Amino acid sequence: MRIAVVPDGEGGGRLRELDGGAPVGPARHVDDLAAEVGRIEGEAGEPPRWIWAATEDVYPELVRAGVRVRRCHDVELTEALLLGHAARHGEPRSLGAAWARAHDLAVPDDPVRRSGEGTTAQPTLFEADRSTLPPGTDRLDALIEVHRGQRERVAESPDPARFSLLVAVESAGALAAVEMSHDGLPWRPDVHDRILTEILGPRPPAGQRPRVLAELAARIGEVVGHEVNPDSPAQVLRAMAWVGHPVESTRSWVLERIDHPVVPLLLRYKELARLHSANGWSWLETWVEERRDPEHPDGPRTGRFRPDYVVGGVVSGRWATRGGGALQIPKAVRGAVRADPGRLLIRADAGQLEPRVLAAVSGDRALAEAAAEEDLYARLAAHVGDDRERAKIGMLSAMYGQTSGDAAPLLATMRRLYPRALGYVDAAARTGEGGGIVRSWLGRTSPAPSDWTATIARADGERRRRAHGRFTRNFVVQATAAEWALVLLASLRQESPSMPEGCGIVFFVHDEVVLHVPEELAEETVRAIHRAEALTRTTLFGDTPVRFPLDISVTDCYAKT
DNA sequence: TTTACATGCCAC
DNA sequence: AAACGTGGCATGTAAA
Repeated sequence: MRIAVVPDGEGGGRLRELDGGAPVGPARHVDDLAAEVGRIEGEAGEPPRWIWAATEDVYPELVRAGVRVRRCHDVELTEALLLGHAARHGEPRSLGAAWARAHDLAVPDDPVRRSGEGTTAQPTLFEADRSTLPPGTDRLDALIEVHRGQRERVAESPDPARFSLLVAVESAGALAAVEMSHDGLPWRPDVHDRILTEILGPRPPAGQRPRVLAELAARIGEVVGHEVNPDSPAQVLRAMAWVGHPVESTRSWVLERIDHPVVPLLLRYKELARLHSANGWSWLETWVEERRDPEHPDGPRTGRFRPDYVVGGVVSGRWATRGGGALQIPKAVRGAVRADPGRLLIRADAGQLEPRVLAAVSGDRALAEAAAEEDLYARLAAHVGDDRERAKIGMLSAMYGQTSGDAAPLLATMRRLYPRALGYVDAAARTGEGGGIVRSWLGRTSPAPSDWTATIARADGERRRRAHGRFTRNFVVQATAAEWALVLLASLRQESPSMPEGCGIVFFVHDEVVLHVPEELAEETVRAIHRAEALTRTTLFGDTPVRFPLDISVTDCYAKT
């Protein structure tokens, strides 16, 4: 059963049941939308699929009201997938835009969503109309009409089964994203502060350098012979020339090659300055919401970091985030991620995901045989007769399109041993070099290069052609890996035991998920993760011999994994 | 003063 | 080992 739903902006909303794409029965209005959705979700039998304009606009309010849904169809995300498939990347994707296109009307721009929207604690009462429909349009009718059109477009795609799976898991990902932002990653501000103080010295007044950074800057000045601002690449360039070691840039890997006493000081400064500016005290104040656990009022201060995920925000289908840098939490501060009292963190990450994906999609028997192992690279090394590290470099080179360095002979060996796998990425690269588009396993489509004829006619045309070839080469693997992760998230939502408020999947980054669970549910949750992995593999690739082993750890602290 | 771009490093 | 794929973001610098 599908149910189209449109919030009214006052806590209520209108609903209408659908059979396939067509409405059955009348539209009806309810005063308390969350209560009604919760009631229907509680009914026995096949769960409904909720049809709505945008999960990130509709679902946060439901979650805040304590309601979770199992399935949805996100019209906006689906529209983006369909537009991409039709080589129309970047066109507006909102419900209103899709409706306008269907009616040959002027297509409105997409609304801009600011950082933090949808994750803030303040109820927004189903945020006013974000669908950009013209005034006077019946939003429910428009939603139903656009949804029906999308179903038809999916059915007309080259592989409707795969594309509709893509639509379903993209939508499930949107549900998971809202839930993760709501529950938040448990983050101890006191521990974070202790980590910073140990490394940088005590918190300085705003705008000043922490003690350790100030000392390093002073010593750099002494060694060079005059004051240098290590934060200024231009000053560092001049300083290096002044001490007799001119460099083309101040990148750390360039400086590392220079034998001069100022270099270790500069490298140390860069490392610590990065920590201070990106994840220091001001980050902590901005992004970690302090809270007291009502059940443990005398316990340690706890907090929550709530990433604001942008589902499908990367062309490859990976997620992006708005604000807070959730996808780049440095290892140095992961010790601040601590389970609440009585709870545990379960981290599951997919090892060597991309070469395994390549083995599965290409159908290369030799690579699949290696990918049936726990350590794919070790088996690869045995195949190519080299050490594990170099075998790994060779594989990554094939997927990233690296040609320089000593990867070339290794690549030749791999072309011979894994002809279908290498052929798969090589073909994608050739398509890209010709300005073409490629698709992931489920049909996510790479954006076509704009003004290709003009681009390749330019002086650096050849360089750009090859760069686009590297992009499409990587796209077919990275985008399919992102699909694997989406299916895993969807499977995990389905398989996980029900959790108390604040628990569940709390963090996701490319090939890794973190769950925050009551101690007594940890074992059951680990079993659910294994079921989800198996389900993911068969859903995507059927009876492939390729395995996707998950490294699962159960701890009280993210840094211990 | 604001804006746009360049630089550099973090993550996967 | 070298600088190759996807991003976010802070900071410095120059242009507007």
